[in-house]
Amino acid sequence: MENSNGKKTLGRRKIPMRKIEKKSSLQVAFSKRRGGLFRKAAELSILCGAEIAILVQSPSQKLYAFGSPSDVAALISRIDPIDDGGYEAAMRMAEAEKRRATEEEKPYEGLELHEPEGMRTAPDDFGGKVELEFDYPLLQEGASSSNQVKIDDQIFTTFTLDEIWGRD
Amino acid sequence: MENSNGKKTLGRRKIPMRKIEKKSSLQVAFSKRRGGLFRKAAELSILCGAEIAILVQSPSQKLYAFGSPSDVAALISRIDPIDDGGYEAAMRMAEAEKRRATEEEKPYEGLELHEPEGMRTAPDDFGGKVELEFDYPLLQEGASSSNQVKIDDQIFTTFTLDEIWGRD
DNA sequence: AACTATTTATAAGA
DNA sequence: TTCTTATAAATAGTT
Repeated sequence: MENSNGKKTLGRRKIPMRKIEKKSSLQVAFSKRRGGLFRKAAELSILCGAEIAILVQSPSQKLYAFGSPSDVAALISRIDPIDDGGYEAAMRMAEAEKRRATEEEKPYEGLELHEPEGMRTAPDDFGGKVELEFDYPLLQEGASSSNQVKIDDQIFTTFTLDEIWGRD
Repeated sequence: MENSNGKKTLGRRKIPMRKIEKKSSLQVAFSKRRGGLFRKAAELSILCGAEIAILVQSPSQKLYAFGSPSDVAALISRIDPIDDGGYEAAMRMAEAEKRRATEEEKPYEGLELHEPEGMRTAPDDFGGKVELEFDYPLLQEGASSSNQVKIDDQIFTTFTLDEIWGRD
């Protein structure tokens, strides 16, 4: 049970600030650090009365959202470099959703993403147009803690304060 | 230079998880923790290859944004409870901007927020419609570090990785 | 804005 | 995946 130092573990160790190579380590680091990030956001919101919205896309294309207070809804992130007016990005995300095998619990179905006419822009225009229309906030008042929302076929796993701490 | 313990300071102390009362403490805590949150987000993005967008509104109505990689653009957060189709919230944010006295450096002016026709919804509909159209990403490739973007008269202070660390 | 003692986060390992 | 543990990192109060 002991290593050469007489200690049980080496403890936390400093790691270089570049992409973690080992896949299993990356997965566990992502999970821990996503949780840590959302907890920090919750603390900032509570301690300082700030309003916060966070969107995260994992390397495996899963989407996670956090908002505080609970009535804050963050609605869209453009995930990819947009050089085609956003169309390619939208398609890539739609494709990613198909590849994914996530169990889907009571999606709200209340959010709709529209691509407006004239969405495509000139090729050298580093930008694009995306139009988002929604009928419900991302996190509904009194919604159950861990949740999933579907926005234009993309599933966002959302977190509330109750999910991050307890309702006490 | 020493207190009764022979130590220079009491060091960090645990604080209860509720809104900080003392205004000066709140301000400094907000600033430190916002920086900490963005740093954590940058680490998560780099270490795990995740894509992240964060929007924060301070209690004094200032807006801050972070995105990583730099081509990620998060575009809108609904800050208030929406029970009037979002109109009131949009107005409040516009008002807040007027109250603010922020020096404005090269705003992009490339983002436009539109309220679509039929934006108002039934009074008991907990939700609303907001339509957002943008021509440029929030954070442009190669944009200078600390930056300000104007979105429909709201100034977002944005941060890039370069702002949070050095360029290498 | 800098300091420092302490609290908090987390990398490995089990 | 969940728990442990030693260490790294964040930060509350002070200067």
